[in-house]
Amino acid sequence: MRMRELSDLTGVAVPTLKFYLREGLLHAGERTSPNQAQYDESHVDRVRLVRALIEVGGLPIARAAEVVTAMQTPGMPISSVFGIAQRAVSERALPDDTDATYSAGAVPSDARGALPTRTPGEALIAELCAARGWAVHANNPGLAMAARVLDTYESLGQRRLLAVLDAYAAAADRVAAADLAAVAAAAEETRGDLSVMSDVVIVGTVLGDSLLAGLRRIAQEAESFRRFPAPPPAALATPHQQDPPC
Amino acid sequence: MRMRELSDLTGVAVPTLKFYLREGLLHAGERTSPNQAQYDESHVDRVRLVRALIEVGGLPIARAAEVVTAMQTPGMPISSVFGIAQRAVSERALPDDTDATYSAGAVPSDARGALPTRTPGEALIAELCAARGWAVHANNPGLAMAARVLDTYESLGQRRLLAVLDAYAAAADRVAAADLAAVAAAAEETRGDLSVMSDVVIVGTVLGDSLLAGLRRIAQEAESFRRFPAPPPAALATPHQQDPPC
DNA sequence: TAATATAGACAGTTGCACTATCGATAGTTA
DNA sequence: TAACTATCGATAGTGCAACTGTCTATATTA
Repeated sequence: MRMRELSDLTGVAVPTLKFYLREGLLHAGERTSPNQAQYDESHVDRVRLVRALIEVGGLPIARAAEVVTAMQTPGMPISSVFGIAQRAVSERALPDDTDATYSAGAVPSDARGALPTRTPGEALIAELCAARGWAVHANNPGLAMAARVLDTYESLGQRRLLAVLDAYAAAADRVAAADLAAVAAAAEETRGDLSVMSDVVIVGTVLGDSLLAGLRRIAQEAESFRRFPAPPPAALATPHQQDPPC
Repeated sequence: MRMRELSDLTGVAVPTLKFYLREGLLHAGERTSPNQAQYDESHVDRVRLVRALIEVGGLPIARAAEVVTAMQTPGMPISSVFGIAQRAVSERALPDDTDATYSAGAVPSDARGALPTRTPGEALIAELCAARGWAVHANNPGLAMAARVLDTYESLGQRRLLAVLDAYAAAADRVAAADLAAVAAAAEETRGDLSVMSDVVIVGTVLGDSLLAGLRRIAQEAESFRRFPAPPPAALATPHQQDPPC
């Protein structure tokens, strides 16, 4: 098919597809002449995946490009795919790690000796890992992400929110077990086809955050009804009026 | 204090603070003359909260403004604060709901008769709500968010990922219970001080997503080690080299 | 063969989150 | 009290991300 058809099938404008080609989100079509190329199902699938990562998963284009590049790299072990997907979806909530080191000046004499000075949040997460028997690399983006949130709770004077940590960790364990079970099921079905497994890992990791967040909102409201059955008189402001519970 | 001091205490540049004042993220200081104002602790707290919502929670400025406005509205019932916080943090993953309706043309004769045509994802989520006894309003943003992810799994040919739904729901339940327990604890400690409860709801709802996502990444890697103990030979590409598990 | 489509290069647009400048004051310091 | 720095409010400008549009030389299609 030509570009127009690819555009029609995916709902993505032609100039945008060209842009995706330039940015490495979409692999080139097969050349039939210097200014013509043929696209196929693989391109349709790719565009759909990219749109899903961007729109549903909220990834910026550059992260989506990294992810799809990793996906099609032949020998990439599944653990690396996991890492890349995790990093792609974590970026937005991670500190810039340009944490005001010495600006210029003399030789950074004791740079090696300067221990990383753990924040309280990092310490809490390390404790949690130990308590739950979680073994992870120090560069797992989740470590910094979770620690950052805990430090923020603290700095906002919301120390009481630290009480949720254990329940969240238990929930995370459950979710991760389901995630890995899905990967394992895919592996079994396809006799370990790495490309299928990569797909599952990427889609599951990136979109899973949104799914979990959505379910959390639903459960929060349901739990809120359970705890505070009669909503207050609603004297003013009725942000959601209409229909009662579904 | 004057604006410069507010800037020093929060690490936010003066022009940015002015911008926040204009955008309604920060309440005005107390006037001492036509072009002078005094700021206090409440402004420092507010700026810190706003930065946390934006940097850690990933909210766009406009949503953060809605949230802080809701927070300081006197009679706002806690359920409404929940709704506003949920909506603020969901926006990025929701469809534009400008779903290609009739462009112009004649009178929309049977617009009322057109039932909403549930997507498969919406049906699945409705089933799930029924199964778990979750009672929520139809406009809970989590419903659309979760349904959208399920529909996307389907359209990407990742039907096998639907298998995670139950585990995710159970995890969401656990998380929501912890969230509401934190709110209840705050209510108890402060004898139902609505402003404190609002703070807990907003910070907990917005940052909780990040915390949970971070913990999920950690648990995923840990679970991955458990299931696939020996990482493959790592012939090429070693994205995370260095130190072994923490 | 006329109309439409394409690849590739590059310029332009939109939206967001700041960041800078300006003029008229106001506070601070020598 | 003069010089200097800071402030308010208004307005304009910057940088980045994600497109979107235009152009030229070809290629395909009705």
